[in-house]
Amino acid sequence: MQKLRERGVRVTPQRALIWRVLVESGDHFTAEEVFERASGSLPGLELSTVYRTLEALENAGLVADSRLPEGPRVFEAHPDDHSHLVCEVCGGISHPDAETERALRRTLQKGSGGFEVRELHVVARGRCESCADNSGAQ
Amino acid sequence: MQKLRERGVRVTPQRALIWRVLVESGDHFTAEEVFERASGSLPGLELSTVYRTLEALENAGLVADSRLPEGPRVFEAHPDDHSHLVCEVCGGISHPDAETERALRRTLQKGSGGFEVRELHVVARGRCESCADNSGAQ
DNA sequence: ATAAATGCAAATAGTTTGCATGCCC
DNA sequence: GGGCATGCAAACTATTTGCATTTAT
Repeated sequence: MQKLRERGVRVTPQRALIWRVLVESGDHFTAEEVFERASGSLPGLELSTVYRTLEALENAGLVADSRLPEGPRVFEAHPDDHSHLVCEVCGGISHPDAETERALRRTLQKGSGGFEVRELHVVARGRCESCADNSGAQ
Repeated sequence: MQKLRERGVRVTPQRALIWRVLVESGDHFTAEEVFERASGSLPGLELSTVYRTLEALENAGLVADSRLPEGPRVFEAHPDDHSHLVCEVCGGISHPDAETERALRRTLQKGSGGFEVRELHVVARGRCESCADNSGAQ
């Protein structure tokens, strides 16, 4: 929680809770999902507060969001890895390893003429290992 | 226009026009932008028709859409290159060269464990060459 | 004390859908 | 002729905003 204060984010019960939901799960959630999970422990919480909090945390560099090929934006607590592997069978989201992340960035930067890459968002749709196995070669 | 028929897309004046708008510009447009450009030559055209047509063209593999970090979806006529370099200064969108596209895919596929990449969407935010030059090192 | 965050309600943006009519194959 | 496509209107989803009140620093 200190982390929020350090980054200049004013700490309220709502913000602390939302932050905990994201950190403890380590997962990707839509604003609605964050809201559902959080409002259990803090009834009266509003969805608009969730959105405003997520924005504040993003501005502080503590949270990142992605727009997947479908559905609402998803938010997560680790702003560094921006690549997402979305399984079109089970809907699960995973990440490539860190070295691959770096390689992607390097490759893109090198092949993009004079463009200066600042933020990189990679989203792959496909099949995760277990879903690919289950459904055979297909 | 034959191209549409070949792919099993029923051709109507609306569809032919929307397809031409995308192909002739070679650019990225939101549904709204397509609508504006098209309804000039075909008054009475409806935005919902634009959406339905874009969906039909996507299903036929003739059009692809991307969700950029901000703003509505953009559609383009070339379903193969899926990487976008979005300039945060001028808003312009460009693509890395084809070899880079392939390299990105290879890199990701290799570094993603058992995940089987089917569709790859890459979006970089940053500065295009001329905007980077204009604003100095910054 | 003051500036910023919250709750509540309403507005907005983007997109989708239902249905009657018209048009393509 | 039969089935999809269109226009029109309305619904819907995701997100943002205005304002009075409360709260953190």
